[in-house]
Amino acid sequence: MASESVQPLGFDPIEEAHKRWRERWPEAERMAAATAVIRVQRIVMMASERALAPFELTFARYEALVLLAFSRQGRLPLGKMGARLQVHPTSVTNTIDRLEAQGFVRRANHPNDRRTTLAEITMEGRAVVEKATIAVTAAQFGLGMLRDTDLADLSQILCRIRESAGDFVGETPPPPPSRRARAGGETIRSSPGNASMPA
Amino acid sequence: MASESVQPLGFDPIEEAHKRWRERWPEAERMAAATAVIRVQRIVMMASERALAPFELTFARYEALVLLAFSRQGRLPLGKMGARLQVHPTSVTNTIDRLEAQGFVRRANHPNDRRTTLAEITMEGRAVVEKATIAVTAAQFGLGMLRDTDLADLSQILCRIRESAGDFVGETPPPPPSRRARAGGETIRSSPGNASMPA
DNA sequence: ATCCGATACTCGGAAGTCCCAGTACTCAAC
DNA sequence: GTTGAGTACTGGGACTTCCGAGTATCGGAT
Repeated sequence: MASESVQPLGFDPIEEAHKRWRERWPEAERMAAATAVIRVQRIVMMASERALAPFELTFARYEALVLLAFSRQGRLPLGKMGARLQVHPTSVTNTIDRLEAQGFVRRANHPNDRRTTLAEITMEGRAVVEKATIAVTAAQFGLGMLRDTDLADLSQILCRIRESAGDFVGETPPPPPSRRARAGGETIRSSPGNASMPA
Repeated sequence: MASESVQPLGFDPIEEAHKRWRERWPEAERMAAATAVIRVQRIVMMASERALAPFELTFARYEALVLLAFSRQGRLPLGKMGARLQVHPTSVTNTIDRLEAQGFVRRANHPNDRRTTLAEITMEGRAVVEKATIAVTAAQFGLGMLRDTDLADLSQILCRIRESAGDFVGETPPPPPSRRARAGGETIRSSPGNASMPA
């Protein structure tokens, strides 16, 4: 799911595209930034997956495992995992299928809601997370060249993008709670009805 | 290849993971930045592909088409495209297969090197690039919330990552040109031997 | 007590990415 | 000239991501 770069160019291909773009179209700066984001995502992914490969884990599966390891009881409803990882429900199903086949996770029924499936991390899963984490932190997620200040700047800008894209709602105090109680299921409260597991 | 977000959380899931991570593992800042890059890549992709969908183009195919449109003669060897787009050769084959099936590109033989296949943009390809570009620039690549300064900062940091990852070699004057002339095929010169198309 | 819209997950398919392993071709060295 | 290492593309497989379309279940409204 990620690999070796092809070969180093003698120039920056994105900067090159940026110049050409500017000659005829608008938004050249955003084009360049967007392209760079896409490229850097692959760099991060490549570096991380190279570190994870010995454990038979991809980044997607590793992320899911970490999420479960962080949860109080080591288990979460698949839907909640999708919300936290910001991926489509079917991606979660797929990921859990594979982790389950590897023995790192097992599916369990939700005590109160039979629609819900819980993914529960196994002992093997916890063990592999620990080992894999050592490897992936040693690889620094492919970002070893960044100093603290750049890292902070980067995270801050990306956070702004994510918030603006609607990944989460910032400190905005409850806006006029118009319609019923917001379409999406369980957003914050673990209130009545759908009790669901803790977190 | 990109879609709607699931539902807005009441908190930043990456910041949440960052806190938990810091309690037990190192490199929490890089983990957060890496995760954010991955997430933002999807945001950019989603926004762009939503804009490109009416033209039956994905971002990957659109990028390839733009590259060809920028080239002098509207055609490039597949290998060179892979180098410019920074993707694996098989991905280029795949992309060109689809673009060819859509009639936006046609394959041609290289005049001097029969190993090489050229991808040549068609009239339809040029037409669709123009229209698709209007749509995708209007969508601002999903980065409409960023001001010029943030955009510049982001690009700069990402550029540093890309260079450091070996995507290209910066202003470094030719280091001891050790081995023969660098393993990778045609890096800069379009010199003797493999003439290859212009660019 | 029943019904019907929401919710949770799964299945099948499309698209992209990569890798490994071929096949075809080039070029330089022998 | 022939041979052989290197280069260019393609085929098949694995993986992830998404979407659309089910199926089961929940819960409030009737």
